[in-house]
Amino acid sequence: MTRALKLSNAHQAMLGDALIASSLDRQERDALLSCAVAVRYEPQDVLFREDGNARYFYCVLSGYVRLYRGSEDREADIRICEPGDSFGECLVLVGDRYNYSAQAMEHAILARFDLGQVKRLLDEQPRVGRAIARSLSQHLLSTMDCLARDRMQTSQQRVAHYLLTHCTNEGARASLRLPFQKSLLARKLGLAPEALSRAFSALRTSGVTVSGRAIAIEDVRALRQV
Amino acid sequence: MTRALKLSNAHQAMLGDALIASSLDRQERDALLSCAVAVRYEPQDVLFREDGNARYFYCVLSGYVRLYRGSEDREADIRICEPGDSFGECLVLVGDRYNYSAQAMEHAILARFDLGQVKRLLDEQPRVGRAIARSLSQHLLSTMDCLARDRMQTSQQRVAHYLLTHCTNEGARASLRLPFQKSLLARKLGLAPEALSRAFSALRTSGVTVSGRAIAIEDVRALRQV
DNA sequence: CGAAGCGTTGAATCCTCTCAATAACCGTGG
DNA sequence: CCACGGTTATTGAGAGGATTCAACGCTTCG
Repeated sequence: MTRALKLSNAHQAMLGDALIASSLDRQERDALLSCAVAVRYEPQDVLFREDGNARYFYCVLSGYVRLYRGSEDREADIRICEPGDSFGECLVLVGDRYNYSAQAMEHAILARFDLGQVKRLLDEQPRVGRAIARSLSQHLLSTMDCLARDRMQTSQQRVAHYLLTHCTNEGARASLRLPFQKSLLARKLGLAPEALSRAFSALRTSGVTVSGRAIAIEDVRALRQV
Repeated sequence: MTRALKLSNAHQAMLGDALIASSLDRQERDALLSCAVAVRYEPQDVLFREDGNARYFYCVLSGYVRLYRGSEDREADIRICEPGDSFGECLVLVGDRYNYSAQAMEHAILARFDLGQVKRLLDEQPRVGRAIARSLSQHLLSTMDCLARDRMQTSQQRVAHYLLTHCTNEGARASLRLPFQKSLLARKLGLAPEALSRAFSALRTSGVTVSGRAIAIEDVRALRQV
């Protein structure tokens, strides 16, 4: 059982920067945050299951959460949520059951919003609805992007794209540090862990060096044309 | 060049039932529809291109529209829009360029909504924003569903699922008539046309008979456990 | 009747998954 | 500090699924 705590000041500040609240003014933000409490999960904890009764939606404060579908033997990840990401907002508008399961990776602290309270809030604070719609739009776009990539690109290309969009550029060179385990990155990209490994070693040809979570890119231009 | 026409009464009625307007009352609906005109496209016409400047979003009145990404040699379809489906609404809230290309399949008549007008409408009619959010939620859910299926199921299973969700049931038997070309169904399911063909012939074993666009299912239960 | 477009079928190739074995890494406790 | 067990990552081999390319049949339409 997870305990519900009041949001700390640091968490409130963090939520203010999250997409879901970033477009709101002080008063609207407070109204939205008043629907939320902080909850903490251990690694591997399941927050909710596909088809389960929906009472809350969430925003990640720290750690990572994976959204996935399917039963024991066959699972597919839909999204990996990082700090600042929210998930399940669509339930404010549509449906009363979860459409996927959610599991904490590592220790995770989340803001948990009560769906009923937020629904009521929509009438008093129309701009809160707009903020949610903005968040939904963003998710829709990135999910479509993901779908198109899955259908169009090979594992190498997907990995190369991830690196290029997450590295800190330093002239022709660049580098990054993976924020989570490789197995989680594999899931995010829709690959088996082995396939990610192979993609990395194939990318060595294009000047990518991997050691643990640290990754160095020799020539950004070379990597781009993979 | 496509000409803009006033929405006919039939089209207005049709739009009223479409997801994007179905939750609105008379007055709100009229306000929303006042942002729209009817436009007609020939088969293969491109409505807009990825990265193009976004001025409108659309709702399909008749025909089909495919949303896709990628360049000449390598394309991937993201969604096939049928009558009643809207696309591009996310631009009301986020961004100013299209994130994918859109092409009419067959002759298509669409309602074309002016983004600027709808944006202005949001402040006066907060429930219009809510209707758009509902539509976005629905799209997000179905896109995630599609993504999960792509990652989890084989071509046979995807085809079987399509049949089962679109057939009219008659006891153990069932049947349906494809609303469009098989090549378009293939795109929708993320398959090469040949793969769809092969999937159909593999499903003969499970009691699926295909002749032209007419499809008969001998035993729904048998098909379910594919 | 011929041409064009759609759909099917076959063969070859490519990519990814699965399974299994090995190697590297991590936190724990001696 | 090192040894240990457990987890995570890599590598290889094999199989399966889907794509590509090409040829052929079928239908439609001029």
